Amino acid sequence: MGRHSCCYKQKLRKGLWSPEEDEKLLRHITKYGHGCWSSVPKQAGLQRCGKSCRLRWINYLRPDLKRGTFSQQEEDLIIELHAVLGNRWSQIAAQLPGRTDNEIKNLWNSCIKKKLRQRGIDPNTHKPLTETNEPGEDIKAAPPNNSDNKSSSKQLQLLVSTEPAPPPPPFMPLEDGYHQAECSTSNKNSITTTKELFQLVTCHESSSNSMSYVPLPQLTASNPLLWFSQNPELNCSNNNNNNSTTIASASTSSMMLPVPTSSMGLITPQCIPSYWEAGQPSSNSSGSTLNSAANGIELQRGAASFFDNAIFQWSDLTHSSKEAQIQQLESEPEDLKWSEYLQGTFSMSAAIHGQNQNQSQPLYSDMKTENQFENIDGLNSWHQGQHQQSLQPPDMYEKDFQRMNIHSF
DNA sequence: AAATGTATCAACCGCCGGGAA
DNA sequence: TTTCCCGGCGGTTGATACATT
Repeated sequence: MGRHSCCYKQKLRKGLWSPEEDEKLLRHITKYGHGCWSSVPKQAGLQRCGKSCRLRWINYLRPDLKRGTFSQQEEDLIIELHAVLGNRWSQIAAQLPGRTDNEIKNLWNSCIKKKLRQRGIDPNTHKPLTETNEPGEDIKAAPPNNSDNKSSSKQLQLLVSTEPAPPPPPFMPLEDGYHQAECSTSNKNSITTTKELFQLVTCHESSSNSMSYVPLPQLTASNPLLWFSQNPELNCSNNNNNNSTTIASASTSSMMLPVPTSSMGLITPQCIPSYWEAGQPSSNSSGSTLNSAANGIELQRGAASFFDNAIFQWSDLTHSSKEAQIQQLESEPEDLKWSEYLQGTFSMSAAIHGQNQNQSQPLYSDMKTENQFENIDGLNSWHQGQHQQSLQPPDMYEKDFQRMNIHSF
């Protein structure tokens, strides 16, 4: 055991990541997937260890990160989860799509702990503070015994059951993030979210390389957004050809058709290692050729699920059966049922759904400039704006949050 | 305006477990 | 079985921004 071998290597950079490094890593992963992390730095031309690259991707560059301030609902959920799970940050983070364990850990240590103590609650035991455990006294937080925790809800008991966690809400993380990206861009010449950086890189790639550097199926697995941008039939709007709008439309379209994953059964936890995971190009490009919007939706969900679970798979549904299911789902009010299942996520998505079905207009096209993502030069300003992200107005975030109901998984 | 204290957060450290050789 | 590699996790640190005096 001991330190990771890469840590012994000299001449490896440490500390904060530069915009150039971010660009290299993002470009590499969006193009090839990460594969073996230890080989990523070399392949991406980075003087970093694989662990550092992995951490940077997971905590910062991943396109499905939500960022922004935590809502009260999120804080409450974290507290509830911590009462059950203890300092198992990764498990807590798994219940908060778009949030990283690091982010939650930081929030806990810097903010929530203090709040709980102010309320007279021991943040470690979640019980009233006693004289034997004065405020400020820090004991190692162990997962509380569930049997002792009478206040644990059924919901939380479900969360800590041995069953694999159900898939995340099918249209929350990625779309939410993109919505945030679109809406939070007050300065059209700067990049303020990871999503924008991701868009910027993928759009840049797709435009500069004439969409030909990698076969389609690989794109679907490793870079669904780029794949969307290259499949105009998926777009809700064909009025605007600029790439950023295309992506917004694609992600919007996935929001328009809330289809129960249980019905479609396309994204499952049992995962066939994809191109992304394997880091190797796939030679089979015929079987998974996708040309329906709903397939694209599943891809998008696959991306969202994938980003949480690192891997995803396609079911072995035939193309025709998929289409039949899609037609059925589009003709039935299944989306309403699904929304009801999501306990309140309906209002927002349904409103958008109706609007978009009738109008086929890109939701965010009016928020973009023609040349927003024309080149990669925005990375520097994006970096400069990173710290400001945490200062984004909470109303924007909470608006997004209304579309998710984390209590519903 | 400067000094000091506090909060926040990105990143590193070190350990662990799984899997391959 | 042992050793090594790797990914993942939780704890901690250090830099920076912000607030207060």
